[in-house]
Amino acid sequence: MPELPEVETYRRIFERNALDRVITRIEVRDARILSGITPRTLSRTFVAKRFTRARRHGKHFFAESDGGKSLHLHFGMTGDLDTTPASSPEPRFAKVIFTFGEERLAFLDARLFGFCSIAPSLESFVATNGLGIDALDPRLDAPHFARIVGERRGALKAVLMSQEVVAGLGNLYVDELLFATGVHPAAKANELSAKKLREMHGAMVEILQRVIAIHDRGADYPPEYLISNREENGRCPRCGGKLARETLFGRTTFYCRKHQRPKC
DNA sequence: AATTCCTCCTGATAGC
DNA sequence: TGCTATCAGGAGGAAT
Repeated sequence: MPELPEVETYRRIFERNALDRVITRIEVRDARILSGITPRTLSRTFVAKRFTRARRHGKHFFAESDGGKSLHLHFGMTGDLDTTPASSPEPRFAKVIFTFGEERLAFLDARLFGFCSIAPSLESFVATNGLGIDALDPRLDAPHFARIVGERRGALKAVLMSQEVVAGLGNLYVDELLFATGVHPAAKANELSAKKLREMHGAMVEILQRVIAIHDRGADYPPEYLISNREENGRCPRCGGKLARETLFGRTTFYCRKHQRPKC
């Protein structure tokens, strides 16, 4: 499920394959993927234009065009990008297809939890929708993180999942982060020590950047990551104990009862 | 402010 | 082999 590292990977794919090329055609295969626009609007806005810059905020992707408007994609849970020549068979689950002469970029989404839309700009969308600072924004340093997370009274899992506090983390990497820092998912954010919160910031940046690099190389997750052991009867990569698997705050949550404590 | 529940949607998987 | 039931989950909205 695309969280910040995956969307960053899509951004890079888009950058390499779809920038500075004249958009010759846009085809919508399933209009339910569109949010607030029609296929006609999409074509009128972008055909004969070029995408000039690919950006990301949290899990949201924006491609600026030389027409002024930005393409806005959200990948939901099964969103994906495919770049194959326009002459090759259309990929499975293609919902919107951008053609640049002989080249093609397809926005795929098997389950339609993602969407394709048009935004005036990344900044306007972020402001209008109350998204928090991006998890990898250089302005988000440890004290800043400790302040905005530590003032929340909710459970850490819920607070970290909330895109209004910090944008970009989802179910998998929140679990990974809590595992890495030894914090129980239900621990209250405002009850963590400032020290632990600062440590959590460091771990968050480390995990996100490392996963982006892993995706870039096409590598596997490290075996010591929780995510590599995220399965029924999975074992804690630190102590070998059986991992807990519970639904917490509406999400399947894996954690180690031994290492992850409510009070830190 | 926080939390819980519900809905959207359908491929993959498990069970029979 | 083939059918069916269940699960997964980001985000937004309603209700509490």
